[in-house]
Amino acid sequence: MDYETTSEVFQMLSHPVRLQILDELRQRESCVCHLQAVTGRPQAYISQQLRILREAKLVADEKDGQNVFYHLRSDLVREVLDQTLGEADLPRHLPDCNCPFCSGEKA
Amino acid sequence: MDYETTSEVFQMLSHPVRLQILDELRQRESCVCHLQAVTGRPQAYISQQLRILREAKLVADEKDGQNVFYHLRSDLVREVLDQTLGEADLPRHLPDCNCPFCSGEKA
DNA sequence: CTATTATATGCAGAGAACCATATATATTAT
DNA sequence: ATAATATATATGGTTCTCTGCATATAATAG
Repeated sequence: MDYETTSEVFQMLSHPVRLQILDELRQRESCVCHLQAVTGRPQAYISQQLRILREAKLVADEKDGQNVFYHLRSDLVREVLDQTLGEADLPRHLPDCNCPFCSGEKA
Repeated sequence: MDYETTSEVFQMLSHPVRLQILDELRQRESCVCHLQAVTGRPQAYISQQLRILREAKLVADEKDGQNVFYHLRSDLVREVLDQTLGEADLPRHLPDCNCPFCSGEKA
């Protein structure tokens, strides 16, 4: 990868909320409302950051009923996050989230 | 490292010229004029980017006569660059550079 | 059909980053 | 002392980024 392309990847990582989203997604797929609960940011804000990450092809989305689930799509980003943030060990269920996983509807 | 601090490191890497400078520095220490020759950018521009990297504590400088030599100071950045840019194998001597290394004055 | 819930998009002001140009300082050579 | 070379800083205009707020769409429930 050339410097231009590589710097564009780092650009995506150079933002605390995007970083937190990617940290969550490297551990498991999450819907938007889950990421809202994790970050404590407004829904529109999360959707905007997800769009940026989607357009950079670092994440992909998959619709399931009312929810849209996002997952990490870049092995390089996964490796870089492992190296910089260490092992991911984030809570599975959040009290502030009503998503199918957090409410126990899905495993 | 928290998301805020980590994102600040990535911020430094999210710029093609800074990335090229760090790529050079992970292989060997370089003076400013060498980095000028490597990047093809004006001297003032390089000095500005070096100041940003210096203030972020990713590089350090050492004066030697007329020259100022910079070197990489962060193991984390070195590891991340190894992972993203691969093995560094950049030319030792540049025709456009008059620095002590390039002109053969120093080994 | 209407209301509700989940998600996406559009827009705009504030601030930050980028980069050029001009200038300052420090070292060495003549 | 003067000139040349290497490096640093100051300043400013332009362009991006961030982020809040308003609104749009899509799915499901009643």
